[in-house]
Amino acid sequence: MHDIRVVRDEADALRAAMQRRGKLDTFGPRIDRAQLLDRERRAAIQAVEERKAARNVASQEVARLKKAKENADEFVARSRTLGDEIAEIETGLTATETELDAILLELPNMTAADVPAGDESANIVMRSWGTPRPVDGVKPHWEIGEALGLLDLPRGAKISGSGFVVYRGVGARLQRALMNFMLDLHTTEHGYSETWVPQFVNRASMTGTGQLPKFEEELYALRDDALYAVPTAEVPVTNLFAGEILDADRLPIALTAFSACFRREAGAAGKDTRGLLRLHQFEKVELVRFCTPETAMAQHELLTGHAEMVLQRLELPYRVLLLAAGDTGAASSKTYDLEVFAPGVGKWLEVSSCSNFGDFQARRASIRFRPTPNEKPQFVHTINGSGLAFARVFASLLEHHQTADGSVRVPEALRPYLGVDVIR
RNA sequence: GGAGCGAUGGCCGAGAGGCUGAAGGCACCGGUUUGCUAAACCGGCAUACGGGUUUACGCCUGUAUCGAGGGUUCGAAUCCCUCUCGCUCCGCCA
Repeated sequence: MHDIRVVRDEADALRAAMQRRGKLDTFGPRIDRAQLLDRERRAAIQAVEERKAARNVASQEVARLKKAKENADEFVARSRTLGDEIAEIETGLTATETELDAILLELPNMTAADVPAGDESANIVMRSWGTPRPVDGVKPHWEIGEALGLLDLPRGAKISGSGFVVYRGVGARLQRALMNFMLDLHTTEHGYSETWVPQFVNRASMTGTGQLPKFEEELYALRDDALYAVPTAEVPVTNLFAGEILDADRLPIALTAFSACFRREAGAAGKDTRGLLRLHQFEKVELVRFCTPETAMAQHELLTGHAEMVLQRLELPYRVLLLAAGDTGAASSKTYDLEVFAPGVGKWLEVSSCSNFGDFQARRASIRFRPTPNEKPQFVHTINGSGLAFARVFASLLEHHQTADGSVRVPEALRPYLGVDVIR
């Protein structure tokens, strides 16, 4: 969410930012509308407060006269008239603020200066690691997974529907191994504090991180309780400090959490849906950092590196993309996507999206810090990314480490967790 | 699920229609004193949104905020209703 002052004083910059996202047609008129509403709002506030001040004076007079046992009817009447006027103006004010808030909640963040303008075709490959395996003669992960008894896609579909998978045997254990491997790496080598969070959250939390109001149809909601299944642990973990003022010397705070992630993928039917490529439920380990504005850029790079380390240890070739403005999530100011290569399907798969949100989420969720004991609190900056999402890593592992005899070589780092060197 | 009690500033806690943005304490900040530290003493110390003013740090001013929302009233931290959360007891249960 933007500060209303941005709409008021930096509208040109805001419009330019929407232009870079290719969203000026949508948001340009809303910015204009918000400026009008802001002016209306302030005029109404002045009118209301003028009358409230007068009413307070009249009420004081009533109190004084009553204490002196004198007649106060005149001031009671005046106060009542003012009260009626206040109620009327406030009705309009409420409507104005409701509409203004709705616009502010939907306006995307401004992207950082080094984010290229345009749509995904303008994404930039920043660096790559490892050598993608030739795609000839390699099998897709669903064939390997089925042959080795790791995956049971038909039964996942039977008990829940398409987009839900059942892992079995070593496949199930591989999920557990990925969880423990990633959590251990981030807690012991990267300094993250481990957390275990609820996987259903309320509306306020979803609004705090920016999933709502925009992505209502992407979320699974419960029928009888006002709760949503989390699409990422980013939501519960970031909201951990909602409404709080953190001590500056506690920053940066680095948290990691495992969770299942639930996504309806309402608009994505038929796209990359085979095997483990796009699921309604997948598991991942998430990385979240809270820091001061000055350190945010460096903290973003640091976190991205932590996510990359997972792929390096798993010996999987990947590349890092700087997303163009139009491909950057609405809440983010700058995002790096980590894409792992999956030779069986011949595709680069997104396994992490590392974003710097600036104060966009912190303002929504009211997460602040006090720079020094006597200074005013200011918003922290939030950064997060997957470290990593299991399903696509699982797919890439099977495809990249498959051998000619149909088995799968287990990368060194995973062996202590999986208990075998080769899956056969 | 049922019954009862509760929610006040960064923290603890008083407050029971107007004298309360809110006593007192702790923490914190500035100062005095003091070989150092500590103690003592003096002073300061909420947030948001408006308006005015300033090159600026600010300063002045209005309004609101005592879990959230609504109601009663000229006037609500205080009375009433709804909700949320917490605690205690009962029931149920992995």
